Amino acid sequence: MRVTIKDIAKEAGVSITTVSRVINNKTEGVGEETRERILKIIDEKGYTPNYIARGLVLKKTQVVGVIIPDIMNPFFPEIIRGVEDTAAKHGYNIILCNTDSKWDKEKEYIKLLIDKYVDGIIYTGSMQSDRENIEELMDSSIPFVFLDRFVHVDGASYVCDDGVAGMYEMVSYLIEEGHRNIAYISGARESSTARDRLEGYKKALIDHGIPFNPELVVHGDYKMSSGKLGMGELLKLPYQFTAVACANDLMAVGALDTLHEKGIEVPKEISITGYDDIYLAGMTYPKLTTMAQAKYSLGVQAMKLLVELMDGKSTGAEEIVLRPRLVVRDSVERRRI
Amino acid sequence: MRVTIKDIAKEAGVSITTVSRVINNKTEGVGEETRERILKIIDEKGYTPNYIARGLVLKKTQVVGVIIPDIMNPFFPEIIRGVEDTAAKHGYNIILCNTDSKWDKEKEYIKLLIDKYVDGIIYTGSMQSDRENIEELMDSSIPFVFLDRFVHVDGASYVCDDGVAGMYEMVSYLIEEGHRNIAYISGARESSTARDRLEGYKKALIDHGIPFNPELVVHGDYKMSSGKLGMGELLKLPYQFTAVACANDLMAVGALDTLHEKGIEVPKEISITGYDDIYLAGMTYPKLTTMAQAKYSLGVQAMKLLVELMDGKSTGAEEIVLRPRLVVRDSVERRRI
DNA sequence: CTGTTAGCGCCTTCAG
DNA sequence: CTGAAGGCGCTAACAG
Repeated sequence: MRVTIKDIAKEAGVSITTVSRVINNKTEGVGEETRERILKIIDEKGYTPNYIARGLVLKKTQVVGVIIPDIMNPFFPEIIRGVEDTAAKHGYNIILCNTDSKWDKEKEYIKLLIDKYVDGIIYTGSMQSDRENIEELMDSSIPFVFLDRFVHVDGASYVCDDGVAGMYEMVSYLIEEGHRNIAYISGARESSTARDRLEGYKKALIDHGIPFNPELVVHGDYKMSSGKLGMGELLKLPYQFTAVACANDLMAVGALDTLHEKGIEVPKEISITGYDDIYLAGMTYPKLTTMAQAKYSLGVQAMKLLVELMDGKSTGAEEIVLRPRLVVRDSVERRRI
Repeated sequence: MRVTIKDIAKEAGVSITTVSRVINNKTEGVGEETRERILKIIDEKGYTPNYIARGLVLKKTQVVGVIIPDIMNPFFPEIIRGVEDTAAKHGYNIILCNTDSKWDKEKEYIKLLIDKYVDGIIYTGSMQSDRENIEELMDSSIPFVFLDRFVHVDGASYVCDDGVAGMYEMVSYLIEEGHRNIAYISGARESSTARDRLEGYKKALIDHGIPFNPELVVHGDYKMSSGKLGMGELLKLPYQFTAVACANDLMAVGALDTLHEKGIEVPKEISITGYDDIYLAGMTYPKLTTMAQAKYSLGVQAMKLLVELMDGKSTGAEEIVLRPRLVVRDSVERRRI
């Protein structure tokens, strides 16, 4: 059987109240000698308080829920690591929930987490995470922060990547390297991040005096296979292009694959760029030039924000937007104009 | 405020015991009408039981702890997904803990998890996870299973990959493809999986009448950089070889990188093989021929075993060893003998 | 079929 | 400086 506060109290010949006081460092209310005696016994018996019992009265479990689409998506492990490290630093554990971006799974997990009395929730929802889920969260009065999703909900905090600025920088780089005809493989239309990046692409073009040709953009779904297909489509177009910007690395890898198959040399004939800088971007051939999202940092910031909310130090409605960083590797070749 | 069992009882004009009975589907002990009336009120008020309170009396939290080295290691996400899916299916949530294989971090997490009353633990420890940690686990009387670690502890269950058989198959394949001089990039000497795979390599050689030459094996640490370095070392050797078997995919990618740099063609001049089949294995150039560990399944099996233990349906000491599967892609070329 | 009573382990007034 | 008593929300004998 586990040692409880009662055992310690009996052993020390005091009441559990007194023991409770020393456990919780209530500076006043306990004599120095008593305190030390109790501390010694606690140490000897290896007593540590039971979080469940404590949680019941304090309504605090030191656990937060983290809801994401899928940990197998290479974009998430680093984020989760950032969250976990930060959580641990502040005395929290994380419960991981994979939803595959399914609305009903999200709903179920949110309920469960609330019932399990988590102290807070980090939520990377599906694109159309229905109002219902969000309202459930708001109603629960449990602090939460959106991660990697730009969501306008009154009083809700979020942290995400600046996709517009990021893709703008990427495409501008391509232009500076002498490219004029730049195709684009986008993410799904419903995805807010995909929309942002597409916007960055257009903007960069226009700002540099290059007309935007909608036919040069094809839509994928952020998966490798769609990049592969997308590249195939582009190749059939009656347009010339010297570079293809992809909305994420996975699709860029797919594009690379198609190019390898067709015997088209990268970057000699066509330059390719990615976005995210998942670790595999440095392992392809050629290595991918891409925009590095501050993934770990994204997780850290989200958790920090959540801690503030849980501590009541922030009242919500904070917005943190992280700028990605250009990583130049080998998939882009300079063109003479 | 959250609705509690008390609210429901009052509303229904019954005692909380009765409500508790219907919540827990105690078939007997409640009249049909009463039951329905209560059910209706529960539904209306949206009541769901508080797991913390329940946990306190039942000593059951429906949460399990999962301790791994690092979720950023591409080997783990799929495993974790298998664990989580299976856990969810059985009504459990998982608390994720990253230890970086640090002995003290593991220790801390184990303590914490015990204090938080998790119902079970899945443990992928460091190679030399000291006896102390394991004893702490055993003493706690919390069910646990080792994952991806072959550990001989009386009464402990584990599930892992058959590294000996796996690498044996890989190297045999190479031999069948006509290779006779096969170098090897191994994992760290302390790692049990690395030892197993190395053994499989030797055994395959010997069984096919090829002498084992220790100078043809270099030791890495499972990371890409060490594969890159290892390949460099091998190239300096005064020996000929037509193939290099790597103890995992990451190192194989590193080896590939060195070969690209030196302008040595793969698989034309040198064939390369990996192990694990992390998702990036299908994205390199050329695509890696490798042994696919049943990662998702590893997670599923571990969790299933844990559930059995928690349900008291198994008394421990189960051992599950999963066979990996050969995945032939493009990094090996047939040789004429 | 239903209610009463007693905790689970801990924290927190309120007395002494 | 310390202890007694009550309660967090729920389950589990034990009585009616």
